[in-house]
Order: sequence, then structure tokens, then C-alpha cells
Amino acid sequence: MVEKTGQPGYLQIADDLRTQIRTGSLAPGAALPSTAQLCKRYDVSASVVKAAISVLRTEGLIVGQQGKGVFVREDAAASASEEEPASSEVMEQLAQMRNTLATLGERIAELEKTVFQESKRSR
Amino acid sequence: MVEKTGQPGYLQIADDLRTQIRTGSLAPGAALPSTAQLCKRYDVSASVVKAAISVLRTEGLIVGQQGKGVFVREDAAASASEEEPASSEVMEQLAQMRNTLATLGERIAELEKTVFQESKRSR
DNA sequence: ATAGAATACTTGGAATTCTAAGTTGTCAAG
DNA sequence: CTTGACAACTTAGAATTCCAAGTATTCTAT
Repeated sequence: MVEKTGQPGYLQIADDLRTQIRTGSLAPGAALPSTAQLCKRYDVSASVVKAAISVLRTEGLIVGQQGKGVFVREDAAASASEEEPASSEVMEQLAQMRNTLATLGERIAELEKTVFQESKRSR
Repeated sequence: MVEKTGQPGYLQIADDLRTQIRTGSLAPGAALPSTAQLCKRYDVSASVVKAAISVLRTEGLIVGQQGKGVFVREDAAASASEEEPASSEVMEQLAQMRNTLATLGERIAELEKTVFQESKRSR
């Protein structure tokens, strides 16, 4: 049931379910209880349950499938705190670093060619 | 208005408002149009607008104040894409770059060995 | 046994209504 | 001018209802 803590019911349910997902009680790929079951369990209307589900969906923890159910996303554990696309600035700097590394590789290749040829000659 | 793109109305509105927040059309601290105004603008019921607002609230972009309005959070621009732990893609690229650096280091070591041995001999 | 129809269940979206609580503006009285 | 009452507006939460679309199970006919 939803307690009178000043916290709205839908957020309490969302928090509850999020905790279960994070602790593994609701494993990745597992189905959440149906809306009807959650309504009974928490003694609230469907609109409250749906609002809670919507929060978790927006957080990326769950995904629903019409007619089938709502499931914990496979990457939900990571998604709880990770899994944001890297910002474009980070990606840009990574690209630059990869370019620098490639250039270094080429310069070293040139050195190798030169040095190891000289090694042969000097023998 | 909400278009018939297969995308639910509430998500279209949320996307629309999020874009405005990101592009600065809705500056941090600025008030969003009221629910009534958004209903008129998008020609939808209040429940659709509220659902859109709820999504943006869950994303941390906005905050509502009873009786007053819904406002863009001051840190909304940052919240949109920054301050998140690095994504798995970033971590993967970093790992690859570490490997590349190790390889380059080994090749340089071989070069140094060769070059400095020849230096000794040539004296 | 198999296929199709019917039924039950499910999510998702949307509309309508109501209540609670707060803010803002207007107007009348002092 | 100030203050208080009231109306209008606002967000937030919640309930109820309806519809669309899909899945799973059961039942019936072949």
C-alpha cells in the first residue's frame, strides 16, 4: 500500500519498483506485475500505477510490450545510473585522440622502416 | 498541433518542449506556457499535456510550482546531456586507446634498443 | 490433432472530472 | 494608501472511463 508520507503515490511506487530493479529482485528481462496486480498490491487506481510506470519508462529502466507486459530492460542496472550517450564534446576529444594516436603510429612506422633498414646495412 | 506521426501526442509535446529548452528558446528559469495554453496550442486534453510535463520532470529539465507555473530548471542545459558518468561506448574507446598506446610503447622500446645499440657501436 | 473463433488479459494512449493547494489580480472597505 | 476578501488562474495528484492494439488461453468445429 501507498503510505501517507507526503510523497505522492505514483512516486512511491516508482521508487519501490526502482529499488527492486536495482537490488535484483526484479532481474533484467523479468516482467513486472501487471497493472491490475499493482493496483491491488498498492491499493491505488490504474492511473497512479500508470504514472509510476511512465516515470520508470522515462528513466529507461523498463519497456512495455502491448498485450504482453512490462519488462525490466536488459541493461537496466547500468541504465539506473549509466548509459547516457556520451556528450558530443567527449566524443570529439576521443576522435582527436584517436587521430593523434594514428599519427604517432605512422611516425613510428617510418622510424621502424628507417632504423631497421640501417640495422641491416650496418651488419 | 499534434501530428499523426504514430508518435504519441504526449511524447511529441515533450520532444517539442525539450528542443525549445535545449535551443534556448525556453531559457533556464523561464516559465513554460500554462497547461491551458498548451492544450490550446497543441489541441489536446490536459491529460496529454500533463503526461508530457511529467516526462520532462522525470528527465530533470523542469520543475513545477503549485499555483505559479512550470519552470525550466536553471541547470537544465547541463542536465540535458552532461554530468553523467561516462557511457560504455566511451569506456570501450578508452580501452582501445590504452591498448594502442601499449603497442606503440613496445614498438618505441624496440626502436630505442636498436638505435641506442647502434649509437654505442658507432663510437 | 489442428485451425480458427472467442474470451480473457495486457499495455498504451487519451479524455474527463474532481480535489487540494498555491499564486495573482481585482475590488471594496477602512 | 493599505488591507482583506474573493475570483481567476495555476500546478499536482488521483480516479474513472474509454478505445486501440496486442498476447495468451480456451473452446469449438473439422
